[in-house]
Amino acid sequence: MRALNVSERRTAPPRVGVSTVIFALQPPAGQPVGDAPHDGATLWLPLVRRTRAPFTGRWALPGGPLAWDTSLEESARSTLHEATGLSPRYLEQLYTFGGRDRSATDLRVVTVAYWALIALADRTPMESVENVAWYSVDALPPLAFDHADIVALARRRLRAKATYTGVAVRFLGEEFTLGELRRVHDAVLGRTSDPANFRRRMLASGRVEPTGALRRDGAHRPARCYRFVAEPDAELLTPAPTPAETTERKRRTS
Amino acid sequence: MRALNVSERRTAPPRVGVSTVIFALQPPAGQPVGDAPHDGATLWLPLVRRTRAPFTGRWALPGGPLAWDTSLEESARSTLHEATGLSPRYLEQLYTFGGRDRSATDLRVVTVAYWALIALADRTPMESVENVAWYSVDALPPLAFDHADIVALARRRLRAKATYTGVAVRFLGEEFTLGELRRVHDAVLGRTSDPANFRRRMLASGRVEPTGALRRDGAHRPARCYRFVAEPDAELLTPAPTPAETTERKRRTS
DNA sequence: TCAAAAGTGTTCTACGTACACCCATGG
DNA sequence: CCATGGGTGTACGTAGAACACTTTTGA
Repeated sequence: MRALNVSERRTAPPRVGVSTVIFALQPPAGQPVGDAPHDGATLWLPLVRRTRAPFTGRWALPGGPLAWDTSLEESARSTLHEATGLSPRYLEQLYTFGGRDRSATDLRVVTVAYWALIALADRTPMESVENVAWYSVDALPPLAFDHADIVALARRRLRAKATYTGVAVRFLGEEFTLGELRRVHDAVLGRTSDPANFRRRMLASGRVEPTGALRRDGAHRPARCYRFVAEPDAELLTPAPTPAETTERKRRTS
Repeated sequence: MRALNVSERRTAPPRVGVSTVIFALQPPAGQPVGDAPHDGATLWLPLVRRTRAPFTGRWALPGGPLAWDTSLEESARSTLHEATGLSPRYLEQLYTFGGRDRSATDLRVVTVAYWALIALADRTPMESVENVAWYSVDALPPLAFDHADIVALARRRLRAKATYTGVAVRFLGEEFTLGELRRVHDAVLGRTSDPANFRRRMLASGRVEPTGALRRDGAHRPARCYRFVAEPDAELLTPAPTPAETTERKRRTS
């Protein structure tokens, strides 16, 4: 296919891109840059430095154009793998951004955003990837395009979903203690919950079951280990967001 | 721009389409086709008969390709207007469908689906639109592409959102009684709720406030009228779906 | 023996459900 | 005067929050 000239690009049909917000509890051995907040309870994500216009040199979400022979989810998985060397423990479509002027180029791009969780245990020896760096979500650099909005929406969605499903467990390995799980939940939701009540709620939910193993890791009683059990049905009851309202909060009347 | 030949179309970058699932409580004066279920408590939506391959003659969701100078939401609104002559009382992005083979043509299309609610009161005198018919969601004809999946997902989303937000009120006019609102909720959720408890929950939620007006419409005590009040924050806490799955349930807990 | 996290038990409250019952109206 | 929905009152059950308390470990 012939390349398009400038005026053709401006009125050409919008192309499709896929970008992914990849959350982890800690940065891998790569080169983290943004300094972590002091309390340390923060999430991390990988960014890619752009090497082409527009926004050359800026950091952006891992992603790229959708190939003709690739599904949306496949595209998200493959860019995730390229950026981290890993497979996601959780992957879900987030929202599709299609504003007229978001591309800042002549060729308009509609971006289908995904969000993913990866587990600490999956931190296989990963050679640092070219042009990829990990940042704390609480100390992000300026991002290209509207990627800051995408990250903000992904954080909201993660928080929301963590409150009524067991997604947060995807940050952990196969086997975990309820203390670990509670700390993950607290990190994601930015609160601190009562260990006793958290334990009861978790067990009552039927989402975890004991493996029988014990784990001892400090000057205190060893903890029973649990494994995750498939969600009953949960994540089907999904709603949806209005990502435009990053500043606005409420409306509705007419 | 030159038209593409067959082999070029097969490997060309995917194009973007926008389709909308438009829910109403009753069909307008147009030509409803699918017979309503006997109980009558069902939702309705407009479909468009395809006039071109593929799926010529089949019914499909209102929609079309995304123009270079139109945002996704604008596109959804305009096709909604074309199909119904109305503006939506509620409009929200649903999900983006991008499977490799869903288009059934050489040129691959990624469809951004929206869902919308329109109000009875908005049923302005609408001349019937060419090639548009209204069907009960419980008696849909065979649909083109994967549009049946899209409708199914939209129904799930509507139900889910109706259980924890006030969206259902968008089916009604500016002023309504709690009995009307309850019947709408029951129709959407497919259940029957206790009038007394529904009233209390609704009032306690702060989503409605009395207008002072009364409405009398039968051999019984007149009902107070209410108007909708902006949602507190609600819809920000949005999750997301796994459209592949068709089952559903209710759940929550943490 | 002490600090710290695991784990159990108990109480209190909020909220939804079930259901009895009164109110106002048109026929 | 009665059927019908609007509207109020009340009792019960369940789930989460608060918090006291016991258990088991490493140092």
